[in-house]
Amino acid sequence: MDDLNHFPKSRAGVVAMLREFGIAPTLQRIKIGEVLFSCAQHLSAEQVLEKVNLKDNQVSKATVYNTLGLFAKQGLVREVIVDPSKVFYDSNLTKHHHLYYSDSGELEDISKDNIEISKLPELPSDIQIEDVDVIIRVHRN
Amino acid sequence: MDDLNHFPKSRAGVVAMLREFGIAPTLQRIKIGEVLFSCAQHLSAEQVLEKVNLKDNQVSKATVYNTLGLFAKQGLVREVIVDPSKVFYDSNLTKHHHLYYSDSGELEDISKDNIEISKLPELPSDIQIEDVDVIIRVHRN
DNA sequence: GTTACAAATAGACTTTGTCTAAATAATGGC
DNA sequence: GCCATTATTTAGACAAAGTCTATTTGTAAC
Repeated sequence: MDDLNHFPKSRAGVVAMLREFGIAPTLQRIKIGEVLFSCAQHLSAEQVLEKVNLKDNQVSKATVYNTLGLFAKQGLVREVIVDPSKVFYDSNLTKHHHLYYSDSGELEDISKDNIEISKLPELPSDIQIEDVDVIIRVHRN
Repeated sequence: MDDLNHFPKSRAGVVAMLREFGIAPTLQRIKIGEVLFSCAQHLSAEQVLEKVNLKDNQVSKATVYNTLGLFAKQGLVREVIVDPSKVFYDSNLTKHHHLYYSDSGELEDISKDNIEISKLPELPSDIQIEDVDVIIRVHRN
């Protein structure tokens, strides 16, 4: 597997990535992928929709929502839920956590090396952990 | 300060708690407080609205939203954001984290003793930490 | 009681996201 | 290629969560 966190990703790179994650590369999905993987960032569905349709309306709202959901399910992006009113899609695929500025709504990545969880509860064997999210909520003075 | 996590709370207990947190105890706020503090639980605004108006419509939607926001701001309840489509209000005031079943939408408390964060990033001095949320997302097999 | 302010209200409104039914690709078999 | 089948996209209606506004009601001080 090549470096998944190399930004920006070329069109060919996006196509390869979709294939790698078992997603048929349609025109719309490639376009959305190009927006998401132009750099490491957090975008809301609304922002993706806007960016994808900058020139002319090429991708519908339903497709953007469906595609983001599909990408998240297949592991190409990560859903980050910090703001009650909006889901963010994080194109940074390395394990990491988040710093959320509750005053401005900004969201920053924190490398996993900067946070250490030394103890997790024991869970029943029929339960599988998908993800452990750490969100540090901060505000400026 | 008396035990804040004694459930259920009597009407008088709710009133005392509101005063303790600097909130004028009006009829509506007391009613909402009684719902929230009947036991340790996670309720959405919608659920609070429903429970408060079981008998007759006594409290309006706007008041429920305003009051929950006020309670959260003053620290009587904690907003937990796990589901993109809903904010939960947690009446458990002790520090703790959350276990979220992504398949069923259930939310469980994890006592803070069961999770240990041994390392946090250094932050600029003008930044204040409000809260560190750990959410373990799980699903059943 | 009057004045001044805080709180509550109904209901319209906004925003985010979902659903549906129809149209348009894409794919595989022959 | 041509047909049948399936996957994907689409517009626009719809739903749900939450906010806003203008008005009314309650409360406190004097």
